[in-house]
Amino acid sequence: MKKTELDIRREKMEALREEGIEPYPSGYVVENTISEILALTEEAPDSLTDEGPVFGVAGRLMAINKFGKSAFVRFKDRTGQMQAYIRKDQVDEQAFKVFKTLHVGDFVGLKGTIFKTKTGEWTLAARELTLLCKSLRPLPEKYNKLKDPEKRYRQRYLDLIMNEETRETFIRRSKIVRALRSFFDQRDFLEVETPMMQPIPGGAEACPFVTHHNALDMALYLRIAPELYLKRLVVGGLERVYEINRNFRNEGVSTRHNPEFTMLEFYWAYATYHDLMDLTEEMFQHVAKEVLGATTFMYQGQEISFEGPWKRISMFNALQTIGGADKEVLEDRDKLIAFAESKNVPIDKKARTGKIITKLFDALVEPELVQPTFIHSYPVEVSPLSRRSQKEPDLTERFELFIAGKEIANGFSELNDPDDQRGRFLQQVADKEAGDEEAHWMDEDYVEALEYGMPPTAGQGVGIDRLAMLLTDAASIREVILFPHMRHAASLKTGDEAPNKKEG
RNA sequence: GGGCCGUUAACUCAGUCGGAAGAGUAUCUGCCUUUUAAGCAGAGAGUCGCUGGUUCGAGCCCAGCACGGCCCA
Repeated sequence: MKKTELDIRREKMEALREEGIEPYPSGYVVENTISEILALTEEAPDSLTDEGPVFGVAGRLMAINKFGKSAFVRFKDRTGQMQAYIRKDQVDEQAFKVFKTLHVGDFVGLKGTIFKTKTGEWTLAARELTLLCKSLRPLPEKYNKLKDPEKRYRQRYLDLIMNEETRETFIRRSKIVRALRSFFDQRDFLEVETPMMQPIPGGAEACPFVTHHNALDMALYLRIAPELYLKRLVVGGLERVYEINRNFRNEGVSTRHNPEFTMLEFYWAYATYHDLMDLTEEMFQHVAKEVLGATTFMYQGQEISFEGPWKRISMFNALQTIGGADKEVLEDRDKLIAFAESKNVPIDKKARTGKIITKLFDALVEPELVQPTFIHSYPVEVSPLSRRSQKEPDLTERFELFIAGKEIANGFSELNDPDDQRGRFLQQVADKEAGDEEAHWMDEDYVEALEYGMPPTAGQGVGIDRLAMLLTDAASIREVILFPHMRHAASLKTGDEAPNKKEG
């Protein structure tokens, strides 16, 4: 049998155990963080002497320069990275046994004073060295790091260990969510949690995942949106609510889509979609300031500014000024279809006019919207939950927000007329029967809630992954999701059928 | 779903015209008590993604499949 690196390290680990050194001890009292010590070297270097003070830190070894009876090791904790110097005549016999078997990747506890090396680096002079966890597998190479995207996503822990940018991305994502919570908390919104498993999936046009409840013997759907439940809460008198949580949509994966993704949705009684647009500008500026310390930043080589006021254009207007469609084209269905064909925009000729207009918008206008832009007044056919415009009943009091060519948010004055809502659902059911798999289901229970009365309300959804992409300059959604969805690893498939695999 | 590209040692990558599988890092052995991708001497390490085909001979050419990346739908 050939010895792998795993075998060799395991042997060394077992040899330590025979020497009475536990390679996987329980706990460790960590007295200091690396950033704390490095801050002291900046602020009070004169206080650091060979006599003291003594610091105690713990971390993972990232590099070892060994000289036989001494070594420089680089190690890191959650706060940073620093160097330690270990020499035989400064530590006890047990520690020297550990020292001789150290590998990059091991966790150690170190106690000692701080000194400056000949080359000027502040370094911990170890008086105690404790093995805290033996690493059996080699880490990726120190200079080239881990690059293979597949490995980075499947084994995100390696990516986090090796690539500081990855770590920073996810720390920043966490700050974004925290900033959003503080924004809504400050405005007296209540954070709530609504069902992720729903008997009728609603609130968006999307194909759901299905599952089955055994004890109740009923189908349940992973939610595609929390919308209809949040509005029931507004009916219930919770006038300002928000939820930040996962939605699930059974569609393809791409650099912009993951089957599960995070949405912020909030509902605000007595407000309109105009209020939402104002609030959204404030919200995004607040988040950018909290997270980046600025409202202007670079995204994929383009400068994006959150400074207001943002452009607000109606969809029809945008199609004319940006999409290059004449007014008469938008008013005549046949001309519209001809226009779509002339622009090579694939459309379903049987679809209702509002759907075709939206397709044209997606293809011709959306990619052009780099700076934050609200597009408002969506056709009623594609907005089954939005209030109708009083002036033009074929349009709705709805907008979407686009930044860097991506849809980031979707908001509207909510439809609270129960009879209109029932009619819209019936139209959706007809669309579904006509083959539109993403059309809404009838939700009588929701209509009943509206019959009790929902105050005039405005509500909005914000794609948190896409916002995180913007603020971390990520080109792919996989860079801002810790464990993005992947197919079965090729190695897992051989000789082992997936449980629900379709016969092909 | 379609197009293009990729898959070679633990990691990052070479591999020419089809003719004996390579480098650096990591690992192992020896030396080495202030290094900065430490150094010196030596060693081990491969299902070249998988299956089949063409060929005297395939990492390389062809086909199918798997996984991944980018673009399009």
